[in-house]
Amino acid sequence: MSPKELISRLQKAFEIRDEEFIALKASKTKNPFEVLVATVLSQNTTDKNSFRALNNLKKIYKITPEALAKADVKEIEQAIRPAGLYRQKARVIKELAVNLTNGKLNKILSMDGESAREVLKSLRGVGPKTADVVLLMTANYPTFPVDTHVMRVSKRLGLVPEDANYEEARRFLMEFFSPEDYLKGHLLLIKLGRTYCKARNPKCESCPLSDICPKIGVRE
DNA sequence: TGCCAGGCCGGGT
DNA sequence: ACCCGGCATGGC
Repeated sequence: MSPKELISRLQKAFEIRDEEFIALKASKTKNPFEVLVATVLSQNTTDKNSFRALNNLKKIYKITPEALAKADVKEIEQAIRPAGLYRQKARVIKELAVNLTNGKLNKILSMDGESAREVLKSLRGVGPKTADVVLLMTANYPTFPVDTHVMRVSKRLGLVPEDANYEEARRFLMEFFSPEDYLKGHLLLIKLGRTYCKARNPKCESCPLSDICPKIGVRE
């Protein structure tokens, strides 16, 4: 199945309009630091819990490097507890804030894509997935973040080899989809993973891609 | 009720 | 270059 067809089928199945993707990206682009903080909070955490944590944090501090650089780590910890891993994340957020004052993040994001990616990954608490989300959402660099859902779903669908690691999976997905579809592809695969293609008890019977999924045995 | 959630790090091989 | 334990709350 072609990448375009895959996307249009998923988009239809989940009833998402193009404008929603556009609006989402527009809403993120203007505040990269907030995207970074939100993405750190989302690490290995459900979106509900990470939103709670971010909202708690917003009640106490402006989500800017300047405000959080002066913040008390203990206060950050208490605010973001619902996200789990909260001591690590609080320390990471504080350190990111300290290191990214004076518009440093915007400077990083204005570099060429791969350089920006490497610099982001060199920051504590920022791995490939977080770097890719920030780049995809806030920079003009089409990359394909691979989270746990994307990895699982891509392997089951046969878009990515079973034994692929992060970088390999990213490569395969970047080759399969065209750059203007990375955002859609990323979000739609996550949606598919959360809704049908779950780690446990996947709902293959009602899955919109069951007819083309090798895992369910109906062949290509 | 144990397992998973939009990971990452540090240490060990 | 991989592999693994640790980190931690909340939901099903």
